[in-house]
Amino acid sequence: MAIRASLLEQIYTVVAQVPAGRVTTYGRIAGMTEGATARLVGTAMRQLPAGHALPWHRVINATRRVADHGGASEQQRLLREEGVVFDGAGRVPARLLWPD
DNA sequence: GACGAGGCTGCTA
DNA sequence: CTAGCAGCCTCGT
Repeated sequence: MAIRASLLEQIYTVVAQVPAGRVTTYGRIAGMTEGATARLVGTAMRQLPAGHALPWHRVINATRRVADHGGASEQQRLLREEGVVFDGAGRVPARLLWPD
């Protein structure tokens, strides 16, 4: 399951630029790359290498909720540690989306 | 070459 | 609010 290196590189670059305490969506990342799609970004996050230093937890879906996957609970925990807040519906305020 | 399956999205009902 | 559906890109069978 390897994504083309060129796309992986762009996805990594974009994700690495998300500031702490902010989040972005798969679709936004896909839009900042050339050829990637939201689906592909999700796949890229899924198969991250063990020693990665990527803030994958700052990537959420278009409904501003944490995607339903194996590490969802940990993802929310990490985000809250950075000061990201969740409303009653478990969603992140639009003002925390990056870029603005 | 076909098919199914993914941390998705936007539209329509 | 939920459900269904067609696009989207890549990989393993």
